[in-house]
Amino acid sequence: MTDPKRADARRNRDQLLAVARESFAEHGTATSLREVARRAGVGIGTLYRHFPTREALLETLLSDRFDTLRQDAVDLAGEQDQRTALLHWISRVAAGAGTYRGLPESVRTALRDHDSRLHDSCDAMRRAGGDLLRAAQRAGTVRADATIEDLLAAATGIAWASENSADPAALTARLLDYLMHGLAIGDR
Amino acid sequence: MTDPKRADARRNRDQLLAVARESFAEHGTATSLREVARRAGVGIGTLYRHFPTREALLETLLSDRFDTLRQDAVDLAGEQDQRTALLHWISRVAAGAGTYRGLPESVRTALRDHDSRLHDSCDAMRRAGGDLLRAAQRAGTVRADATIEDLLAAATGIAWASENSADPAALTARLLDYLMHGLAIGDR
DNA sequence: ACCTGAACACCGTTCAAGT
DNA sequence: ACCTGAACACCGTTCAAGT
Repeated sequence: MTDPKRADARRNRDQLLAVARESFAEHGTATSLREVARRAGVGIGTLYRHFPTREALLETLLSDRFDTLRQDAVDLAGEQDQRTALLHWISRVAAGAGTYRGLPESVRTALRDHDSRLHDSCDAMRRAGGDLLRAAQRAGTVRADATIEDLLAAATGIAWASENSADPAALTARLLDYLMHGLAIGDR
Repeated sequence: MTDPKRADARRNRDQLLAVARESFAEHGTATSLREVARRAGVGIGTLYRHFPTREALLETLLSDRFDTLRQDAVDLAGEQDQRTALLHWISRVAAGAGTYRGLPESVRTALRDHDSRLHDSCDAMRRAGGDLLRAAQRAGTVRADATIEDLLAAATGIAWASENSADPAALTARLLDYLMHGLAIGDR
């Protein structure tokens, strides 16, 4: 599925992904798959052959995102101010989840569903984020009772709350600010 | 639309509302309207005659909710501890928005859409909640830069984040706790 | 090895025909 | 004044027939 052998199949797959990316961006994750196939110039059956579910299509488009976020967490672990590092990371998670309309919903599912094909990269990201959180907790600047699961749920919820708002980025920033104040210990 | 004159029409309307309430509770707000009509024992056209859109049906089922929340805010305004009063109120908003799967989405829309038929009761609720917020801000126990719009967005987002989780009420409670810590000034 | 599109089972919504 | 359900235009998904 990941790497078709025939050249025409590879072309179809690439074309489908390109069109899907555009369609998701334009109409959100609920965009018509028939329409995607049409615009990609392939039969609907071809779409289903390459991507058996809508989630599979989305997963392929987003597979590198979780890896990037994991790497971000690792990089940020070197920062002086652990709490700020955590804030930066959570902001990126929220921004990533807000890329497409409907995407927060998919991310919420991926985070919970152990059978998701994204589960591995999702889990790796969660672990790296957890390390970041624990570092800040050890430094005594973030509440000890906070969990990475709660933080990811909050970030996803913030991305969702900002969907379709007048100024999504601004609303996300304000809600993240509340969240981080809520997590903070000490100077504020 | 609100009060049909013929007895059979009133019966149909009541029956549709009863079935819709069940269906929304069981399958979420995206439940099949055809199925609702079928289970109510009426033609699909009858459903559309009484409720021209899915939102109209939902609005009728929820119209008293916003009024109740408004009244809650008025009642809570008498409390000693203004911050706790605000917390209680926001908790009720979140709980209300989490009643059905998909409801947070409708509430998000209603809060933003000035053309919604719920807009008036929605606005009344917002104003009452705003009074509660400002009282706490005047008391100096809640951040002065917080807005009622942000709080409602946060509460709706928390309800959404808790949908389908293992223990929705517990997750909602934890996220509300972060939010309220984030809003708090002074002792924590 | 892969593509195609008809076929099936569903939708939401409208509207002419009824009572 | 209200009800009905066929009709229309869409879906997602599967699968037999092709190349």
